[in-house]
Amino acid sequence: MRLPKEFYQGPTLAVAKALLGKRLVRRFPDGIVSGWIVEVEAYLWRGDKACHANRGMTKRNEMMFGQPGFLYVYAIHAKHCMNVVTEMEGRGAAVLIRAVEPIEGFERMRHLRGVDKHDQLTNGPGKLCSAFEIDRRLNGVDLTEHPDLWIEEDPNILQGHPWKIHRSGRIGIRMAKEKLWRFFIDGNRFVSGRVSDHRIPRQRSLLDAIRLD
DNA sequence: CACGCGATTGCCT
DNA sequence: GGCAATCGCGTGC
Repeated sequence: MRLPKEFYQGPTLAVAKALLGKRLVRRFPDGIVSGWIVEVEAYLWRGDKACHANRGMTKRNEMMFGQPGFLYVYAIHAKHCMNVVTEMEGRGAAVLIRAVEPIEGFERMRHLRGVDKHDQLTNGPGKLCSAFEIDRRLNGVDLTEHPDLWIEEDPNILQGHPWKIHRSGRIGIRMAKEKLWRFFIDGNRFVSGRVSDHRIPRQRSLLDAIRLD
């Protein structure tokens, strides 16, 4: 149940929150890697000094101005970050995927990341791109059509949200730190950031939440 | 064409 | 909590 283009056409803040609990899927010739999205940040097309699109189109950010549901991948500090374009073509708004909870493909993730600790596989924007082998080659692909990369509704999670969404300032930026446009599943083990940034300990997983249902 | 930095990560104290 | 590594891109000369 891949998310359709209409899903991404909503207001960026609403799309950001709605992406929590959705399933990011990457297909390889010999297997699948997937994970539930547990942390995102919204970057708005107007009034957002931290948004890459804020100063107009450049070679780096041109995909941000593409159609909703397209992927915007860029490199920062020699690592990759993945965003999904929102709203409408020409605007330059997107949601950064900051963390996922691994579902399938643990062994491949460990190999691609070069680490063994399960909690460290996908708890950050650069880490999850490594674990899913997402790099600039995928910049500009259509997540609503691409055969090997998409975001889908998880039927196990569809009935109500068995978790609490928390919001905070965005991480790692200089500009517009006061905007509370980071959203994450409260207490999830795979959310990024330092212990002191969190209201409650990160010890739960979505797997637990689903079992409770 | 040189320079500086960042929506990061991992190692150090 | 601090800080260095790392590199593609934006900016300005």
